Amino acid sequence: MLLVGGSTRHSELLLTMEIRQIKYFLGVAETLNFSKAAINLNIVQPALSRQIQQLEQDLGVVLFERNNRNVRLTPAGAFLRDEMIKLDKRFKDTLAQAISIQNGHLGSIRIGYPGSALYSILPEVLCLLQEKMPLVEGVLSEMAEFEVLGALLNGHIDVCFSREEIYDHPNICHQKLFAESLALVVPEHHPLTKENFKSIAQCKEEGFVLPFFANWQRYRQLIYGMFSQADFFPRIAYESNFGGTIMRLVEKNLGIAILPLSYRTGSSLKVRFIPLETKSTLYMVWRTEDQNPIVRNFIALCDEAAQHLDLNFECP
Amino acid sequence: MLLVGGSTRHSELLLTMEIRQIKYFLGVAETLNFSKAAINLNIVQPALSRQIQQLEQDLGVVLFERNNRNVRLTPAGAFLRDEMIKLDKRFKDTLAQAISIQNGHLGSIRIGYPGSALYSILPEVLCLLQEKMPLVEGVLSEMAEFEVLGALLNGHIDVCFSREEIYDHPNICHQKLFAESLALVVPEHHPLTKENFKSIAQCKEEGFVLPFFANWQRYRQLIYGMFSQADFFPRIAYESNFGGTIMRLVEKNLGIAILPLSYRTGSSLKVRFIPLETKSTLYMVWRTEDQNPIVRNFIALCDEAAQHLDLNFECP
DNA sequence: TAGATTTATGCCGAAAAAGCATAGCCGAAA
DNA sequence: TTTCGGCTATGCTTTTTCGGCATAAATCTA
Repeated sequence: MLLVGGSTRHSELLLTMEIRQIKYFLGVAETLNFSKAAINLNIVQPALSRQIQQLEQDLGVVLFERNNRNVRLTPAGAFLRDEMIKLDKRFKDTLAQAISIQNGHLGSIRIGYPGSALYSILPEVLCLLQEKMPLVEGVLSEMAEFEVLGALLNGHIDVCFSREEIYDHPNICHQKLFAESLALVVPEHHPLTKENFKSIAQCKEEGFVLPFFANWQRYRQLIYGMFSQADFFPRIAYESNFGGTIMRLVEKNLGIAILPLSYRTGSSLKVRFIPLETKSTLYMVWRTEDQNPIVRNFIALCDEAAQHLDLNFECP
Repeated sequence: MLLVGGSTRHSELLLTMEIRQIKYFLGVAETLNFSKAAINLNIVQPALSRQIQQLEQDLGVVLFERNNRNVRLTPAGAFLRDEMIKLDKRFKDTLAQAISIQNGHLGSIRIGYPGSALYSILPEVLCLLQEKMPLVEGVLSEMAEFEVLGALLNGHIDVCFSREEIYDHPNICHQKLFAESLALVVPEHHPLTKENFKSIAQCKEEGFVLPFFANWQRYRQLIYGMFSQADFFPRIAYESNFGGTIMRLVEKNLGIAILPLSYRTGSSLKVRFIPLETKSTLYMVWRTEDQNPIVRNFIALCDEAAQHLDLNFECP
């Protein structure tokens, strides 16, 4: 093969040989008879003879010892036959995998999520993923809300659960999954109960353990909106961006908190959840231009999981 | 692809795709620019566009996301690119191996030999083989003379050292390697010595430990010819087809023997070798029609080894 | 020795690939 | 906003090559 220019890229080294010729070669190797092989291959014998000659010349390997009567494989020919059969099989497997990838049934998806999703939709959707697309690997990254946008844009994750609509960026899409009640989280022996609770105003005097709201516009508005409706500004005892921390502080009488109700599922701490009217929405966000079929499939799966979600989040 | 007839042979499943198209695919995958890739591939851009379209259709996989401005690999396309590069490399390695096989520098050769060769030419030629064709594996089979022909004809071995010319079979070739002296083998304290030995007739009264001559025409004639020249017929004490056995019996005063002188090299027994005038020729035999280049190379190597062989076979 | 079988070669028509011209689209720069 | 430049796609023509047919050459069989 004539190389043109000084380039050394691998593709230029690919042989001029054609797969059709390999097919013919295997056909002849099987019968060791050009005439019969030609019939099997649905071509005439002279065409087959010439294609084999061409192949031998291209490869620089004599494949058959043949006189006008008998045909036998050379040792190199026998070796190539075995290897070509293996390569053919591998090629077919590769193609099948590529089609699976195209269908979004093979590959991996990197999923970002806030800690709260761990107790609501995340396990549900992972079960669905396992069930419907068992060859898709989910790579999980718990992350703070303020990291989400960057992680999506620089490609560290493909999709993310979020309590923030990200509507001001042209390359990011979002879609509502479900809304769940917020809940007041109080220590086990706190006087407030589901029965005597009427309004958040009853907590005017309490210290609050609140999330760390950096870059968390919508959720902050949601929480503080409740306080302004009740016409007071909470005293902040502690801030933490980790729900488990918040609940532990509540258990230890260091304040009360407001968390999505779903946290109740994952907690064995001595705290009580008192559901509020206000609801927090969980969104799915992803890159608008992302054509990855797994992402599309995954979003559909999230929708499905959200619809079947039990929003009462009772602990067992 | 349309399958014709009821045949299910693998070759019919091979794809219609062509390697040229894969080459083009890798070219585009490298630059992600059809125009530039076309220049690298020495074709015009429209031809390249159409070949990629054709490939995508044949494979059933969309390889690139492209609008009129930008080209990107799909996940399936990226996967196929990686796999095709690996397949290409493996294919090239395979081809290189096939060429080595064709040159007789890669593969294996099954070598039959009589026990005596173990002390003369066999180790020499194996050293040469290791030195000059390190990728050729020698598979060794010690065998009795009467097994040689069958083993060659049914393909259990490719070549054999032999003390018999096999000249009466159309499919078997032979070639002389070297002639070595026979020797009288006597116990350590036997009265005969190199100095006082004149003729085999001096052994008229001895019992002999002789080889088992089944199917061993020429060698038998050689040995018995010596006896008839000395005008006596030996008393046969034992027969054995294993030289080591024969020497051990001699050591234990159970008879004297005639063996090729080369056995002296391998023996630490208390026996003495008294060289005779008569020589035994070692031949190389192989299948006439065997085109295996390794066999050809190996025969040449045996010639070379035979020429450099020290025919005195002194023990160290 | 004649016939049957098998591979190789010369020639021709059909199919496919490459080349050429150009349309159509998008983004960048004026 | 408009124009220009760069990119891919498409229609058409030319060139290459592949397959088919006829047949030669060789070898085995009857």
